[in-house]
Amino acid sequence: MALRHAVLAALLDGERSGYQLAKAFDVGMANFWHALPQQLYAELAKLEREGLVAGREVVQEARPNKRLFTVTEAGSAELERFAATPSKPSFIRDDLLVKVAAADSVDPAELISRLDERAEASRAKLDLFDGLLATMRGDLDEDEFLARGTGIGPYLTCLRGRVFESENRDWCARTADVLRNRARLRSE
Amino acid sequence: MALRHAVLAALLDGERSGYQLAKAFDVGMANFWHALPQQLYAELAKLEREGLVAGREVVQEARPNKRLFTVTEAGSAELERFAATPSKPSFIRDDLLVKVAAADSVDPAELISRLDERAEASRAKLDLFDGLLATMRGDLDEDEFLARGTGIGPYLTCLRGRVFESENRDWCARTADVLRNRARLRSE
DNA sequence: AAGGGCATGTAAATAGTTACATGATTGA
DNA sequence: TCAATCATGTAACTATTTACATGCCCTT
Repeated sequence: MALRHAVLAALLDGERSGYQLAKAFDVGMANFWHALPQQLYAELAKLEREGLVAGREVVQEARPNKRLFTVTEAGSAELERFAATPSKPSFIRDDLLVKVAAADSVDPAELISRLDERAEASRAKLDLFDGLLATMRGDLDEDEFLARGTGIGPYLTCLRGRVFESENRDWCARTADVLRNRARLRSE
Repeated sequence: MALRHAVLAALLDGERSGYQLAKAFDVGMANFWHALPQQLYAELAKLEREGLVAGREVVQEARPNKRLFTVTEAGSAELERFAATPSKPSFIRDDLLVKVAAADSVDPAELISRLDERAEASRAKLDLFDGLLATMRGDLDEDEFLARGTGIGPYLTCLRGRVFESENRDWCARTADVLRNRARLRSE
């Protein structure tokens, strides 16, 4: 049950609307937790009922009104409690890996296409992360920022996401090469 | 809806019981899909009703009887169709990353403990993967096996899992260092 | 005039986790 | 004798995804 904690963590940066959270859970946060808008609106409502976040209505003219949420004292305490809890082992849950696991019985040409698509997507995400990291760092270099900067939590998780995507890209390229090479050998 | 496909892929190696699958989904397969025994028994029953796998009863003396499942023609076709489908982007879903995202508001000592625990677990899993890979390879070296061996699907996914755990271990160590360093700076 | 962004949800279906249930055999 | 391994499930609950719904403003 960690979506609630992911929402609380995302709210530490400052107050956010459900809509803003939905975007955060589609880029930065999405490295380690993904959620659709519906789920976030539902979770915010539940957290508010339980007193872990507090919402305030902001009336707007040119746009629909919105509600901005902040973590309460009780919310901070809950995060603290959660951080002291042992973590379950993590795992990748990936369609593409399921397909590669079936490599011996499935059309290699299709598999290679999927791998190329994913490599491309990973490259794009890498660029996105590099941009996010540079923004968070400001004018400090990385060591300086990590030693004395503020808001290192999101920076550290983004670093994990960056490496993950970089390994994704490399593995896809290497795996596609292996499959292409086997296809070549078979046709000789 | 990829558990069904993960089960089909796991069954390509040869016939397996629900119990054997449960073990596979706790080690090898677990790099990219995790499932509890209950889920597997339920999924096997559903796949059998749909004709994608076929089960046969094996009567045993010293142990309870079991049912061994094989992929049918229809099952192979379904896997083939699935492999041709575009893959959703993958992501890590990790409690520990949620905790680190909250690093700025949470007790660093607790975080460091969680990171050390995870680094240790990753080291153990790395050893496990190295063993699995060596077994799959047999006496061939890696390049030879990847070029001409049989059953490379599971090998390739295991390679992905190996790198993932290795990056997990490194990131945990580096992140714990960053947190320890900041604690030291603050206390000076 | 069409498409995208802002902003919030409800309802239904599928997937995954937790708790419970049973019972024999084998090795420490 | 205690714990682990083999072997299979049911029931209840929680989490996630998919489909649907609304409506205004701004830019192209």
